[in-house]
Amino acid sequence: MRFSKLFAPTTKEAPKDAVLPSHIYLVRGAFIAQIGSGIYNFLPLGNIVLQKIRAIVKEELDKAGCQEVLLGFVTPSELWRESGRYSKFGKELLRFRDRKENEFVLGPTHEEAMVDLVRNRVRSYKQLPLNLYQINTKFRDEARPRYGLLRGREFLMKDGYSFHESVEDMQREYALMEKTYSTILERLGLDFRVVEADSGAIGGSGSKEFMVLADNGEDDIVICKSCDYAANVEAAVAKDEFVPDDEVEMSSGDFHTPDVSSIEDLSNFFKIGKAYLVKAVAKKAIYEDREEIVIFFIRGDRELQETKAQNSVDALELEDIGDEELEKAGVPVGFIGPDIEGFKIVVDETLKDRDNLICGANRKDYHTIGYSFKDKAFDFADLSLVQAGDKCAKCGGELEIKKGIEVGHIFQLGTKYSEALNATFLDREGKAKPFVMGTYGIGVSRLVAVVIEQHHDEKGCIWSEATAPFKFDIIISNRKDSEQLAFATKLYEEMQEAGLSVILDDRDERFGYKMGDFELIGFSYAIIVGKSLKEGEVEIVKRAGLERERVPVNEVMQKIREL
RNA sequence: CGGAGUGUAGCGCAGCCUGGUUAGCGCACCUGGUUUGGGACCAGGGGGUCGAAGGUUCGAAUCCUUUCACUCCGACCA
Repeated sequence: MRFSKLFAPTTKEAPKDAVLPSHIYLVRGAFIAQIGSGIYNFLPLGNIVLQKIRAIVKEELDKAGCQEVLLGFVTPSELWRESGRYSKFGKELLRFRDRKENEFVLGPTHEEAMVDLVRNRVRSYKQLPLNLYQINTKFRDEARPRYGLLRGREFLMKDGYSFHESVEDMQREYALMEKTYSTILERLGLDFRVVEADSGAIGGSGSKEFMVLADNGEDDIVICKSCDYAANVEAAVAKDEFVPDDEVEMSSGDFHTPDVSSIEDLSNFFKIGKAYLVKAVAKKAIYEDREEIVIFFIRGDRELQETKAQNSVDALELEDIGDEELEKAGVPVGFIGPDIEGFKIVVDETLKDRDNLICGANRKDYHTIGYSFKDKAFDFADLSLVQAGDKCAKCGGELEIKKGIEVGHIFQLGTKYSEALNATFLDREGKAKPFVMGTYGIGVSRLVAVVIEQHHDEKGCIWSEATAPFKFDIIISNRKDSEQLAFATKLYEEMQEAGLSVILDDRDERFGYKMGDFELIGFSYAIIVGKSLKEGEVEIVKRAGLERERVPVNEVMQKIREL
């Protein structure tokens, strides 16, 4: 490729609203261009990178025995009604009608479509297992697209679905996919963790996320410093080392505590550790057909983890409620205790069987001391947010919290969709059984941004070997210098013939301009053909680190082959 | 979805409050010349239905109404 012919309108200025390095450099470097909210065009450079990543994903999946298919981006709504997700998926699902008033959706994920493809075509256990995937455009009408390619509405995703005759076989495939995904991310040069995850809207019995570590990540992940335990904070558990002190003795009864309602104040007021206090958090739980106030109780030294709380009451969503609304509903704000009546209650596990506690007395300005959970029949569940410094449940080591970007998610799906869509096969006994399924996703276009999020400097992109749009960038310092032009052109042709990935910057621009583009776009190496040519040398610059090395012209080809 | 903003040349912005000939600046672009190892300089030039629709007015980028788009904070989210 000659740079003079490449459609790569790089810019010196960043888009005004871009804050993340990946967003800024991908736009400035002419990889992508926004066309609508959360919708991006890929320019030649961006498309080269995207296709390279796509190819790696495909290669590893094919190696693992998966088969690529391509499903319609537009899906009849009928299928979504059948699975019950038409109403549940919410506004993220973009719906529309055709000229005949038939309803369609733009596929945000393709469980329904894939099950439909397989049902009635795979009839016997002899045809199993089967793992089908596609790398296709997805559309999710996100409430708030942002961060460039990291959270778009339209994006390229690899989604795979496997079909099995048993849970055991599905779990075998699940493990294989974990390994395959790890290989893909390793090939892309990413620092990532496989973490235990919440299964969210997709459902199923177990799932793991692939998190690329990045300071700008939107997810909090819990990582053990001593063993391999890692989990999304939504699913993380910690070992609770708190042991109540036998010395603590409380009389029982209500105590007048005017204007003392926060945990901080209570702890000071009673001169006692927060772990002896019971914290109440009220939320509004939203269900498909109703909403209700739920009160969660956790130990005073812990925070409520909202996803866990939501799962504990099986709600679609949890919303915050204002004090005013709570009071209207009869909740004694600031003085709520577990014995409150008329509301759904869930209590954190760490409070089970505890006594000598202080909690709200369910009337204004009073707290109950000496409260005991012993022999009480509450719904207990893990509701606690794991925090940095907590101890690992697996090995007792110290846990830390890091930021991550989710690039993949694998699910042990079970029969959720095969049952809903009545997709069955005949087992060894000739009985019809629903397929046991797994589902696996990788955000391909998101990976483009993630690579940069993890690999950049103050000048621009630093693509990994596997993702660089071109490996070598031959820079002609001054193309009016006929020697430079001739040598660079000859080198370019030689390298092309040798099958190397090379671009020749033959533009009539100044040296600084071309170097700037090299650094911004992030080719792996620049080969500068300039002043030093008179001394029989060229300069090779490695993008990562920007180290320079002078190489005699007759050794250039050999040197390049070694890189 | 709640809150807050912004739409003027390809990009970044000024002008609007206080209406008045021809709508301006920087970058980018075109032509010519000089330059050529860190995003050059000089001279000349092209490019706008001022987001859209309606209204007020002798006169609207500017005031009013409606609408669309985009962005930010939050809620939410492979």
